[in-house]
Amino acid sequence: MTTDADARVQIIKAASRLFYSEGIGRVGMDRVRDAAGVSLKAIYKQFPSKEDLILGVLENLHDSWTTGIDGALAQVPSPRERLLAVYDYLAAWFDRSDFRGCGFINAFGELGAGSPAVAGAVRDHKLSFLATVDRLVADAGGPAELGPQLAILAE
Amino acid sequence: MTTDADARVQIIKAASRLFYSEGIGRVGMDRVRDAAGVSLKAIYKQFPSKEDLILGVLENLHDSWTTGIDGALAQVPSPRERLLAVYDYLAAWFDRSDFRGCGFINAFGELGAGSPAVAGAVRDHKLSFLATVDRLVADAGGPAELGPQLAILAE
DNA sequence: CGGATCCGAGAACGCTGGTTCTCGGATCCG
DNA sequence: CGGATCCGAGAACCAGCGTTCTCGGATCCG
Repeated sequence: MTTDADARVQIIKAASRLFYSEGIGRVGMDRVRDAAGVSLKAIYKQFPSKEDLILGVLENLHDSWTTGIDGALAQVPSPRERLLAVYDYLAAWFDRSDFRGCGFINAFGELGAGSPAVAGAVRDHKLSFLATVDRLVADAGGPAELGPQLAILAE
Repeated sequence: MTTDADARVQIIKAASRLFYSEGIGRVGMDRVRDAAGVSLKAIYKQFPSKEDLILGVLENLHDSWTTGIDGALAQVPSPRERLLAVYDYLAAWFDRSDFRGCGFINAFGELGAGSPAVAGAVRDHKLSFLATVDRLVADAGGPAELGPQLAILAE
């Protein structure tokens, strides 16, 4: 009975990998179907359109990202060092061999102008990251203006 | 007689603006035709395929970029300050209201994996920028490892 | 067993966009 | 003037892809 939710996980995993490594526009639903090992109809039951699938992928990516950051921060006690830990985390990400930039930025570059829903998801993600940095800056006792500047640096 | 080269300039100007502001995939040849004020046939005489047009746009972008950087550096005498001037130049670019990231990165994100020629042009551009930074580091008497690190920071 | 429902596999449809073709008109040389 | 060439505007053609439909088989319930 959990087969339904299970299929959704498989679809999102497959779509995330393909979208990120090859670009959204270059991956068709048939490719997702093959990679996920489900039928097209099953995909369209979970995600009525490709745009919904993209939103699901971004949502999942956002969750992985925040839990990853939170996990890295939890190991660092000092507020000031936590701020630096964010950049260690980013640096480690850059070094991954499959690094292809930020998935949100890529999605926005490809279809942000043509899909308000995707643009909104990207904006929400960036605001969430900015809020995280802001909180770290405040905890470390830094000035409020520092937050946006560091966030831009992170791009 | 210069009409031919003149049309090429118009085409590249129009295509650069459209590709950068809306993404390559979302702009068709007809849009470029309308914006450039020429016929489709005229475009295809200069650029046998859309990929050739993209390469022309990137080449032009690379030239603007290098002359812009060189111009900014020429006003700064001290080697050490020249290195910092690169980042002032980047910061000014970030603040432009029409900022949509690096055109090369965007192009690669959209079709890098599917177009070796575009991927090569992007790689060449990044190597050229790295060489510039390397030279500045050497002039400023910094260690060789600093170049790649600063280049990554620039992304 | 038997009909009803669901599902996967693949075909089919429609739209978009890159590329090419057609056609009428303008220009250029003899 | 007259044919030859070129050019712009738009239609036509074709492939890719998102989306839907069809069809056979499997499962479930009475």
